[in-house]
Amino acid sequence: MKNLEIINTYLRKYKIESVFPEEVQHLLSLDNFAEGEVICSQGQLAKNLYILVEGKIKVYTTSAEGRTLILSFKNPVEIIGDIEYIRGIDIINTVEAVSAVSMISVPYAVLKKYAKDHAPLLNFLLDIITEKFQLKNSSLTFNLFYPVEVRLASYLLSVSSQEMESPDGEKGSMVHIRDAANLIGTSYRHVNRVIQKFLADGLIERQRGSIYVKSREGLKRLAGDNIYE
Amino acid sequence: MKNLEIINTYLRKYKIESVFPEEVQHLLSLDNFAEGEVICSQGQLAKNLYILVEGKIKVYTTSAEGRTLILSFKNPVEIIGDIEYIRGIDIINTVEAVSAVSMISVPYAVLKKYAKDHAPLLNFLLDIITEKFQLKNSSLTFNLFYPVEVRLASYLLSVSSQEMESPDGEKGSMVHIRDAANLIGTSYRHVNRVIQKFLADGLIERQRGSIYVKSREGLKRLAGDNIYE
DNA sequence: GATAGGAAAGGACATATGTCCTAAAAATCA
DNA sequence: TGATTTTTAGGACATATGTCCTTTCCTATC
Repeated sequence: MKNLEIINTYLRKYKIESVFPEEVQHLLSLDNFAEGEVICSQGQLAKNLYILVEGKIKVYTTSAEGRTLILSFKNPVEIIGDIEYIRGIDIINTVEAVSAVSMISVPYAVLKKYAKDHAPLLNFLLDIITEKFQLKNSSLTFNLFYPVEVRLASYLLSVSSQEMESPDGEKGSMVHIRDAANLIGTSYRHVNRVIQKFLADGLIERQRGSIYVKSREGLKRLAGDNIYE
Repeated sequence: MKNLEIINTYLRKYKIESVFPEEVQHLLSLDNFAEGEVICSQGQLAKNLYILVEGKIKVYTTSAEGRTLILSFKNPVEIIGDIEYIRGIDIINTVEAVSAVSMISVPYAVLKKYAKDHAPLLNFLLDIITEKFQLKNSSLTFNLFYPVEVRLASYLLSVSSQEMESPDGEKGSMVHIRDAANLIGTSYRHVNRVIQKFLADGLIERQRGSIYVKSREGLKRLAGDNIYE
């Protein structure tokens, strides 16, 4: 199967065939990334708009002091490079493939030439970006209002339910402790402390760097209704 | 001067005459709010898109437990209700007039009918929303990476420089301590502690609930380059 | 001007979180 | 298999921040 066909299959699958005008459709390309590969790096010049159509990615930022903060994990459909396209700025956050990943990409130049005023694209971007905004808004308030214990409970709930949906089988709701710490914005050490508490209460089990959820009910009690998003 | 004329003056002033199509222009109205008045409340049904054209507003959210977090202060031009319009959701945050405020308002119904695919409006919204997103993104990372001392220094820098620009005269760079605490997401008590430190170092002066900046240089040293936005 | 009421500042203590280091466990390699 | 290295878990202590309460200072009022 040719790339163009694959691309069209994805566009149909996610019902975004009409997002790009004719002239642009031919100029879409399909980029594949291996697990662990960096898709784009904070601070670099942004050139392409990407649409995640297959696999899972991780978006994170690194502080001047070298600390890492995971901003989100994303599954299809998701857009990367949208903010940078519109604002004309360098890449804000680093994006890395967590599994094998396929992305449809379009150069900014093409979009600027053929799709600057293409309402379907603009509406699509608005939709995606407002969703991102809302998510970011809730994480901000959530992080400032609640302690790590609540945030971790909430994160475990959100991740474990998502994993359920994907046909991952036994590995099911495994969560890497280091990821959790970086996502919540706290130290590995402190997450470990909280984990001990959860363990003592029989809410989770631990296995070599990973957690899996035993009692969603118990976690819900801790998290209140404050599930991520 | 008729409202319509005033509205047109503002549209010209902020160079957004072409954002709305003809049919919508006639349906714009001008709403005025007194200092302290609530413009829209978290959780309510959203009905209008607002454009802030005069005065200063405060956007904040309240947690289930009743704690308040100030998300931002905004000056013209700013849009309120954009996310809600696009996503079709209830109002996310409460917005309150800090000074006397004028806003141009348009019912969602009008926009949906006449401007759903009006590229200038869509591009305008994209511009505003991506800016908001970026700001929120930086506050999130900033809040998670740095302690209150750094955040307060950074906030004081950002506010005092903005105030300079406005012709406020002597009151210049006065900052309310309670506002600062709520914006930074910490307790009044703790901000007070940090203030004592700043006072001891001669960075600021205090006067009955307000701070004013004495040494931007000193604060900069504390904040690193991490000025808000 | 004296006084009551309310807002602002600060003290004392508890809790949350970070840093640094050590112990335990697993993985790697000879 | 045993030794070495790497990764993970946890201990000890320091710092950051929250809560509650007391004190201090302003301001309005008579």
